[in-house]
Amino acid sequence: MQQKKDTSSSSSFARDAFAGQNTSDRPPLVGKEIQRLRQEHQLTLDELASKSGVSKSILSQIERDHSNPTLSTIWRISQALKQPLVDMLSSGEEKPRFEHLKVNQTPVVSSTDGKFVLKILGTLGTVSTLQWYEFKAEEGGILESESHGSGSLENLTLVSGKLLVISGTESRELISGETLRFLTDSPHRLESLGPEPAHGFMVNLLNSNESL
Amino acid sequence: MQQKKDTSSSSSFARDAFAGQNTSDRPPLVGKEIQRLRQEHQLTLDELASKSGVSKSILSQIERDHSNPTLSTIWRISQALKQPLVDMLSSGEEKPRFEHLKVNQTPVVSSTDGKFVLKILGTLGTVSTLQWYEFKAEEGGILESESHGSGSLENLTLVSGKLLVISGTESRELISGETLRFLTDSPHRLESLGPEPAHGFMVNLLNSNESL
DNA sequence: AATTTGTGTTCAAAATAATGAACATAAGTT
DNA sequence: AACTTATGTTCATTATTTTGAACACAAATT
Repeated sequence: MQQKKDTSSSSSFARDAFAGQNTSDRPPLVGKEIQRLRQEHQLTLDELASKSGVSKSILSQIERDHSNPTLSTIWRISQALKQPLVDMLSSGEEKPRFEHLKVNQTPVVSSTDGKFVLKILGTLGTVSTLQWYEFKAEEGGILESESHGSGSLENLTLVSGKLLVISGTESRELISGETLRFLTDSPHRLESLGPEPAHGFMVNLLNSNESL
Repeated sequence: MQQKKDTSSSSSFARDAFAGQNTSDRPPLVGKEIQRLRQEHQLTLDELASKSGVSKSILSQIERDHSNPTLSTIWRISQALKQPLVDMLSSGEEKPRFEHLKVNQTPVVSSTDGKFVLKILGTLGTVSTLQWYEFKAEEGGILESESHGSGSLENLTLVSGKLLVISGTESRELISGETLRFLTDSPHRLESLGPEPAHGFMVNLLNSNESL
């Protein structure tokens, strides 16, 4: 009926259940991603263990894909790493999915009244289209953008000033030092609230085939 | 330390495993969503069981949130329901249209002497890995990096200050407002020349199939 | 070098998720 | 009604995750 778990008693999960690098049909391998995040946060296994409440031994095994973590375990880890659970899982899976690249609508970087200045620092067109900018906006400066296509993502870091971000029906207020990541599959708008000019950095992923 | 699972033998998972967690933050409850999807597909537990290879009894429990499913279990269910795993999990969770990183949530890496501070603003890991940072370095601050793997690229924009970049045998001096893009397939080094602190952004494209 | 400290891995034991069969219940059929 | 059929739940058992302690190893300190 269903695949019988192989009977080799105590062998490792990775070999048994998920043998081989998955091409298409295997549960996502979260190990590497978790390890990457942990190291990025400069945490040891012990530290992450106490932060997350997950024992260090199982963390070690999960990172090496020797265990098949429980939902609650994954969740506790994602919380400790301040990473949306979903992002953690989507790293390994969702790969090829043929995606027909349409003509890229370059985001309309229109500064309405000249108060909002956007500097394009670079682009990369390899994986999906990526662009990054520095922006400066004096009080009242507004940047309105159309949708960048489904799956598009904007990552905004405010170095100084105050910024109001509206996307769809939601909005957030950013203060200096904060970062906001949000979907740009609908029109959105940035507004410098002043009094000091807003200054920041933005990384946009356009038309990604990545399901967030 | 962590919540001790209560020993009452066969009581429900929802209460046992997640009890004591603060109210707003618990693992997503996927039960209702799975049930909804199953019914939407007009499947009985038996049918979903044979389609997914997950026993019907555990399906029943999962739907009622009486069990804490394993990653592979959730995945097999999501496959049978032709639903991206990620969507299934995010249903219960609030859809993070925004992800707002507060100042103290941004991972920070600093050099041993504390003079070079690197803030990790975000990462994307699909086919290749992308990371971006903000950095601040007072005079004399040095950041030394190993090779990021062949094909890796670093894009550096200096907002203020003066920065010396050495990669391989070459070096460049950057002044405020300038951008430098260079290969990081060998050890490299950034040094703030001062007198005012260097401040800037960095976007790195790392070669993926390189295990860190 | 010897010790300590830090970090990741492995081990036996305990907790619990997953299974298949039996059970409960309701809805159709004869 | 009695009998089947369909569907979901519970039960005992098995398989596996999770845990905490012990271990191995390397890096730093004495």
